[in-house]
Amino acid sequence: MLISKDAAAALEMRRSHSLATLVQQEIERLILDGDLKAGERLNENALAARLGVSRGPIREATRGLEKAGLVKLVVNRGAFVREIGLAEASEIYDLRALMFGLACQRVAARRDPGRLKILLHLVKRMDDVRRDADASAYYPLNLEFHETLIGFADSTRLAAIYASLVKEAHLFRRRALSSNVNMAQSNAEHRRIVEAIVAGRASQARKLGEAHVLAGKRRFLAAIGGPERPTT
Amino acid sequence: MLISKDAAAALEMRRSHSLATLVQQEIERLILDGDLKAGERLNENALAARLGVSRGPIREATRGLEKAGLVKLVVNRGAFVREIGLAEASEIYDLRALMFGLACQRVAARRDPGRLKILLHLVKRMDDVRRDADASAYYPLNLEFHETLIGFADSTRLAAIYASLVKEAHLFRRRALSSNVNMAQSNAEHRRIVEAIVAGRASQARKLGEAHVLAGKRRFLAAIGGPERPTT
DNA sequence: AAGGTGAAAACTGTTGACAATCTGCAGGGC
DNA sequence: GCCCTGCAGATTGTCAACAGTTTTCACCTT
Repeated sequence: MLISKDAAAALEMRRSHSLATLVQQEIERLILDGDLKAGERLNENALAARLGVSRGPIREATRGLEKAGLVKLVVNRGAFVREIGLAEASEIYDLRALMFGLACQRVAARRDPGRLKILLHLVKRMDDVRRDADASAYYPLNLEFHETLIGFADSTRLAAIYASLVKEAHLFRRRALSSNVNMAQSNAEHRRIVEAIVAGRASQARKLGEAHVLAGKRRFLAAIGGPERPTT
Repeated sequence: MLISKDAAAALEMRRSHSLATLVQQEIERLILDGDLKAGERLNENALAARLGVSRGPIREATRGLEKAGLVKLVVNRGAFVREIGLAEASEIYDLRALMFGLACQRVAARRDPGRLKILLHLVKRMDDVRRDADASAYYPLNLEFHETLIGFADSTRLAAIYASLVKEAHLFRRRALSSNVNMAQSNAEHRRIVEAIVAGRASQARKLGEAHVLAGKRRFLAAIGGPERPTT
């Protein structure tokens, strides 16, 4: 190896991510961590000083965040952190359900053996931590399962939209949604989805995938919205 | 009226659209009209000179176009007009079908009388021009019908994604797709969709809406792709 | 003649400064 | 006392210049 691994990583970082991209990721983190609260205005000068760059990259980053749905841009007034209400959160769940269902369908239509093995393995690992009632271990696995399946759909556009929706969903006022998932039921749904995929039943896989996300939506609404009627 | 209509329009233009937004629309037009060909690089200096602005707004505009999927950005090399292949075009149809289906479902679930009237009127107008075999009049009406229905779904995110997909689809190499639509069949599908909506049959409306776009996809593939097997 | 090398040109990334716009507040008119 | 007008501060929109990288091409080596 000609250069150290760290140096190579740093170079690769510089090669793929321009400064504006790094700034965007940082602001994204600030927003999702709650350091920048909903409705708050993003002061370009303050951010530039805080991140040690000029206002140019900050501006590019905020434009990117607008397209991602994290901030709202008002001409001559700047960028404001978006606040997502219950109705919008519900819509986002609906859209995510569509995307996930389509992904399941596409994966079932292709049925790549190596990929099926990976999905089965993920379900198995989730079953393991479920038996230990380890919710903190279940959450990242659950996330990985969904993202892996989306990736296996081999559609960059689908993956991009799905990622955008997931980010946007995190804007909802409270994100105490990871703790109270019913691991047993959730993973049972996972298993049925993967079984349908393995069997090549594409349209059933789609239905199950969609229903899985919509079930998550119902649990979410029940936990957060309280006395809310299902909108769909 | 205090000021002339033109002046009011100009002011409203300046109020809602910053220079970068106008530049983005102009570059968008250049791309979709084919003045900027697929794979071609966008020269910031040349565009700035051509549009009479500085490079700043050009850069912001290209970043916006990247998020819209019209160009691909490469660090230190610039922006390139994206070229869309058959597979991607097919994926975009699939996603559009999902969006349109969901929109139909939502409109059917709400059933606003005024809106239903507008949809029925559009179908009627399309039937009129269909009888005259006036394809050039049918195309914009067809577009208006779809956009109106999407708008009636009352989901900004859904509308945004749909608009983005439509724009992206226009990147496909040939867009001789407007001429050879089967107006009779297309509008028969429209009518069935609206009927399902009027009847409040939400899930049926969704199925019909989705099938309508997928039928368009099949016609498109048959006309363009030639001996292509259906991918889904 | 083919391939590699290095400098120059072209271009993008970034910065700091200037112009235009908005917000807040004080002062005057009704 | 309340509302409108106008100035001051702050902030965004735009621009032109500088720095770093990529590409091009002439030149040299083999």
